[in-house]
Amino acid sequence: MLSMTKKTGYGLIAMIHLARLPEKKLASAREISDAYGISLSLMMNVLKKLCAAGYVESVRGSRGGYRMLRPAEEINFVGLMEALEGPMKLAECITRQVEGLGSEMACKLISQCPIANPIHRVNSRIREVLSGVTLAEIIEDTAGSRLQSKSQTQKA
Amino acid sequence: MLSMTKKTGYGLIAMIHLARLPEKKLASAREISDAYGISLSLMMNVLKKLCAAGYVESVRGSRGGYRMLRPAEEINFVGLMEALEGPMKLAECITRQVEGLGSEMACKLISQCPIANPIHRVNSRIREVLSGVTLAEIIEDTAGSRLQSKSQTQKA
DNA sequence: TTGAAATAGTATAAATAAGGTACTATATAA
DNA sequence: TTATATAGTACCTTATTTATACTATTTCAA
Repeated sequence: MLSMTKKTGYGLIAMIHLARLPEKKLASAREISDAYGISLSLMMNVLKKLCAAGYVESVRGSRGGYRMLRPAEEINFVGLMEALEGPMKLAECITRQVEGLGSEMACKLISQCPIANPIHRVNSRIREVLSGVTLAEIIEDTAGSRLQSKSQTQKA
Repeated sequence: MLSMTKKTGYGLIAMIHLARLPEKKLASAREISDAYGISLSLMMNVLKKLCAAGYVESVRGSRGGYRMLRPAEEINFVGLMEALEGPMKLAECITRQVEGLGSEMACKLISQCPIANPIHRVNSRIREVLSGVTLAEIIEDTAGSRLQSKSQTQKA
């Protein structure tokens, strides 16, 4: 309840890793998964989604991998999370509030449900908070502002 | 993901219903479940938890039911939610931050996990928001500040 | 004193979501 | 042409959520 899935956690780790790379440099799914002890398949799935959502760019083939497409300042928590888990909603009755434009909703119970309005408001407030948290801030906030990965030595 | 369970929804509805009753008046689980078309067993389970958590008081036996124990102004969203669903945590690595006293955590991966700190901060911010939402506010915000229940007519 | 209505406590089943793995296809560098 | 890498899915397992059921106890009232 009210928790993010591990996918988002893996996605954050991947994004942090990529954001720290020198400009234009690639990191492969294996590299990242090895560095933090995350299953390769999982990390691959996450990176595929991040790519599809336009957060990263992929280069296929040997020596391929992923690189960031946007600056960390322009990436926020809720966007990343939604790219990996689908639209965030506090309850079923909230669907199309993604644009933050107010009171659009698609709850079948709208005329009966006594808590639709308040739930909607709370949802908006949470979105506000999460959209204010940028990847850049998150990186600032990681221990020592430097990642301590299992093996910083990459085989390449 | 990042959503509350239906239990919380039912709990909110029950609390709103009870809060609207005249002082000292009781409402039974059946009354409430009938009024909003919620399964009786479910509503009973929710009310049992609310009672155990000290939000409401129960009177057993025929003509029994539940009544509020605290004013709606002193009840907040996150407290209610946690009474019904257990401690709120954005990720596994967050456990004892309930008191809002900062950086206590019990993550086994604390020395390795690169996102423990930022996740912790985001969790705190969400808690702040949710603890600022009172039941009184929620009631204010329900359509027309008056509940439109299926049957306002109670058989008692 | 008996029966109906209510809560208390717990157990369990069913449905849904999350977490994780595997497979086939395609691209690229050496 | 082979090894390495991503692309796209499909699938299985586990955990959580949702819902129901059962037994016991309490209380009012006929």
